[in-house]
Amino acid sequence: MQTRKEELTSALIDYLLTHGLSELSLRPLAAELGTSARLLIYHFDSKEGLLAAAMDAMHAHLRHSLQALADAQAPKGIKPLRRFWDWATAAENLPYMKLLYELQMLAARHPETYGPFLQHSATGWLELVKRIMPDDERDAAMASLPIAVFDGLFLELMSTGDRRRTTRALDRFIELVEQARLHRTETVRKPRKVSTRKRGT
Amino acid sequence: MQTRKEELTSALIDYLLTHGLSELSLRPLAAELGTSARLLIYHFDSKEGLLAAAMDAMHAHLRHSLQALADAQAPKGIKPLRRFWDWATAAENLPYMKLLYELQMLAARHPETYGPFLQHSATGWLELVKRIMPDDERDAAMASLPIAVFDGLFLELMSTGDRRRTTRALDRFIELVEQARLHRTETVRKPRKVSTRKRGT
DNA sequence: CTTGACGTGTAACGATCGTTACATGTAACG
DNA sequence: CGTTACATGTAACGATCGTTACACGTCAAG
Repeated sequence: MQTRKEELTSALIDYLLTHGLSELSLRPLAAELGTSARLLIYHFDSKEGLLAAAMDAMHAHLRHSLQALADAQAPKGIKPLRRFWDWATAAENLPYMKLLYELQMLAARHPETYGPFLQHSATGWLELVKRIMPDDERDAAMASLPIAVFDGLFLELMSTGDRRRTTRALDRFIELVEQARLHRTETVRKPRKVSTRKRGT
Repeated sequence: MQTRKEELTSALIDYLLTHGLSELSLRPLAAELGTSARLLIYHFDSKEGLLAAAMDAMHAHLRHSLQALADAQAPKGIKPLRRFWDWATAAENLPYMKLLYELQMLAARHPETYGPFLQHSATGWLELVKRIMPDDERDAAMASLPIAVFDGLFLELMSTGDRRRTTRALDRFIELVEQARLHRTETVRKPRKVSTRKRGT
């Protein structure tokens, strides 16, 4: 629609990508965008509207980029979880993912402020990751494990910037799953006491 | 030393535990503590000094509580990672861990503001977790994997509050490691092509 | 030419921020 | 008693916050 608002939204995203959400203020933002706080309110109605537009754009970028990943046919050697990791840590997506995680953390502590921007983030995560696990006779807990591994390693990547080590750790996890699957199929039918299962609801 | 300052520090911690760091303001805080912003500055010199005292107390609590865990002899059936998880998610420690993770996230985006409060958080984490992994012929990446699993699951616990599922997922991970170790010792010496290593830069 | 929507600049509003000035109260100690 | 250190209350400072009032310019449509 309005080209001016879209220009501003795009510049706004760039600003948030580098400065984060938690200390956003209109006047410094406007100064860096070469405009004024007055104009930001004019175009976005309020700070909340401005954040809403930015978060929408962020979600849209991630959804779009992830769709592109899903459309491309998977290279044969690479496991889906690793492929997802490569996508998330790619230069074009990493800042967006950082912003998404920051939003998630802020929303956990201040849902009244940041909760509204948390549109259902299963942009594809879940469906994509669902097919990662053997999914054999395991339950939902097993399915959430790769996501947790991803989250934890991504968190560490954000803190340390050590992409090499985090990527290796992810590969280790993938190996672990593979080995466990092999082990499970080799020791064929000894039904294997699963110790900690407690009979969930 | 000063009893008054310690009283305030303790009440301050309780406040931060429930309200978080990112939106802390002196006057609302003082109101809930039954004192005034004037007094907070008087005792802590500045807002930064106040945060420093609070973060010190937080780190002290965690260090102390973790030491107690280390001193108690480990129950035989429970894996160290699970034991650490149980400790971290216990009612008395969970709010402190939440606060620690919040600090970590804020420091990642605004190191100039929150970095100073990030005293070397290896209060025992690392040494404790070091002994978790088989540690056989594996490298540092493998050692960081349990920490990442812990982080990811803890993150999810914070967001969803679903302690049951996250705990189960942790148990799944432990099983995975066990199975992989079994598999590795059964298929004794076939050195196992590690497929996905790519030779990083 | 007039109208009206869009965009913009200047300036201010009231609220809240961290912080400080100044006065005062209390209690231990010489 | 007088002094001194700690603690506290009342007010205000200047800065910054999100937001608004008001005026002005541009430019296509009638």
